[in-house]
Amino acid sequence: MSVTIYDIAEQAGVSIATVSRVFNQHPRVSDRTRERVFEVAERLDYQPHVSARSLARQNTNLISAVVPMMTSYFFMEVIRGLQDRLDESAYDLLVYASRTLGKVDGQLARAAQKGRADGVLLCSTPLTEKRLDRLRAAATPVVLVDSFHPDVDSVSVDNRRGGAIAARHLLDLGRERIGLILPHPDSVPARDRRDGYLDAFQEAGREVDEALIVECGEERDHGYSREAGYDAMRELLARGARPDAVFAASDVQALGALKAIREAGLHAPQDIALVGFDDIRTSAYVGLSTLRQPMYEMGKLAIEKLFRRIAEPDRPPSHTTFTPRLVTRETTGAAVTA
Amino acid sequence: MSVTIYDIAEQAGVSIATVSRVFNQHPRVSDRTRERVFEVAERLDYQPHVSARSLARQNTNLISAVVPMMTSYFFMEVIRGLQDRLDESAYDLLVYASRTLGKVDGQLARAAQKGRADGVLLCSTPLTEKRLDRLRAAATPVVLVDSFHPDVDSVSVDNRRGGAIAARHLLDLGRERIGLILPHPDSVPARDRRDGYLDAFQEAGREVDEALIVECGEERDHGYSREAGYDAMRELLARGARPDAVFAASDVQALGALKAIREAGLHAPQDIALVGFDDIRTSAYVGLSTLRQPMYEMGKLAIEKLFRRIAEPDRPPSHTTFTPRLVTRETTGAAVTA
DNA sequence: GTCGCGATTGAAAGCGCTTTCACACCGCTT
DNA sequence: AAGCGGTGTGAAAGCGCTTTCAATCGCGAC
Repeated sequence: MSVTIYDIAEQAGVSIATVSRVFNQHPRVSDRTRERVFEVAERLDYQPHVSARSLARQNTNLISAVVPMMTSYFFMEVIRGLQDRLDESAYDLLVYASRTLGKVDGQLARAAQKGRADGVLLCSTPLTEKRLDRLRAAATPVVLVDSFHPDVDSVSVDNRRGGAIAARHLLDLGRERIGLILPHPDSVPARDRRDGYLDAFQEAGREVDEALIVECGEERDHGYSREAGYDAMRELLARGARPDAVFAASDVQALGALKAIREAGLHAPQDIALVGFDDIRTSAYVGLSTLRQPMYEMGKLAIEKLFRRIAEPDRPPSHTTFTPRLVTRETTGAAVTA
Repeated sequence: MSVTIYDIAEQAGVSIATVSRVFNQHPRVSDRTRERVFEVAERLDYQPHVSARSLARQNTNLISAVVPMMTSYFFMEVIRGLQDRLDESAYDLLVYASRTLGKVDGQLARAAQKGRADGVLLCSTPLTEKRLDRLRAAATPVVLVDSFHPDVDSVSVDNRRGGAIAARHLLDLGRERIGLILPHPDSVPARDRRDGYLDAFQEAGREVDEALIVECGEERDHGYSREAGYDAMRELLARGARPDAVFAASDVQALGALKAIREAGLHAPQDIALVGFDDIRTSAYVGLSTLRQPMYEMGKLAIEKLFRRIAEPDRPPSHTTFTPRLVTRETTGAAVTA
């Protein structure tokens, strides 16, 4: 088999306890023995066995992240944030990326299984009571990303506020008929964005025209797709009274919508002003106005909170809400930006 | 503490060995005891402890993937492939995503540490002898994705061939001055694509004009970025004799180049035909001709090979090479596609 | 009535590491 | 000379599970 502390102990003429102490930086080891142990370990190319250590220490140095891959860019950025923060620590990252919401519970169960990880990050997934029970039973620290529950640490974005800002922006432009393109109605962030849209109308003392709201029934990717946006826009255009502005609840959908607009021989700010949500990479490229979510920062902060919770399991829950920032580009008439 | 097999054994009136057998589907357990054990386990909400099991079984049911995040879309798609295949198995995925190549060795060491994972996937990273030694010492099965070594299983793309196809396409279009935009010269796939470009010229009996080749010195993301492509294109345009076609060794760079072209008041197929490499999502959207790599399939296949290798450690190495497929779109004059 | 055999089970020895407890030893103080 | 606190170390008991080995039991075969 491979080399264990027993081999080192033998060759260094000490007990395994001492070897273990050396590797755990225990202060009560004489310099001489420490050196001897290190020398032997080096020579034998010793590597501690991860599982054995985890079992004895009752911790794993692993964090699991449960991330529905619905919108890939969001996912990417969050992972980048996690990874960058994790790089500075001794923790490794377990990724449970599901493509359908149906799989989330299964993945969550695996992610939180006893002895699997020291903490769980749950992204963009509503925390039902059932899930919370499960997590509590597993006694695993959790942090919610892009979702909220009063009893659990969370990092999220004020989607409702964002939706309001988007609609408000279009209203400020003087647009009269402002459409709304939504993904699958099960998506919680999307519902919040819609509510924000409604808020803005109410605040402005304007009536909402239900005929200008299109929802996407698509299950796959929860309707967060270019195709869904494209179809929704076409539907909107076909419905008679054409909108002169559209708020798409996600950038991917907005891109699809933009394509549909162009194909209809229309132009982006002139005929129909368009705002998305997310600020994915391509948005800057094509000049799509949108609401920027600090996904990378959210990922970083989520890990930070998780570490804090692991260190102090009994601290009161902490919630951070970012307000999305409006980024105006060509599709709402801003000057061309790089 | 939490509930263990001892608790179950006690309550079910059997030994822990029997409990273990029940959970491992050992055939020699009477139906009566099996039911009893299950009943108690259910009642106590028992979950096996992952580390303990790993230690005893000497395997982890974990796969680690070391993925440089240079080109995010590539990364995403590969992960999707891995995940989809893994979903059908009992394995979980450990992700080591580094943003600089400098970190790869550290991550590889962690990914392959003893008892960490049952197999390692190394993506887009040349397998040096030193790395190979390390992996051999750890006795961990490895599969290379987007890279090659004769002794190790691999799934890759024929980048050289792809480069040749790209250049050939531009030559077939009758272009005379065909530029080449490269990322950081350390990138192995990029070197291969360049060699392919040279091959195509040789085959066509044409001279290569060194003045039309631009390399990117950028360390970050290895030069796989929009900015790098943008700068490179500007450099190319500034160098006097303007190219009438450009092959960019990656789509992200091609997008940056496209921006530079437009800003110079030029048009994509007419003045300068443009071909990228990768077929990222945005490429379809903006009509960029490119070479498509089956990243998702590569991810899936890589896991497949890894499983095979874990099952039969001594089988001869197996290599699969995909040939990238030319996708012609507007930037090389094809009709507009969806 | 005994023997042999398969089915079922338990005792116990790991897997490789951490950690508690106790002990030996040292140089000092009273 | 006895007592003391501090230091360095080893023995051994886990951590929660798997697996080997041996024992027991019933049952049909002889």
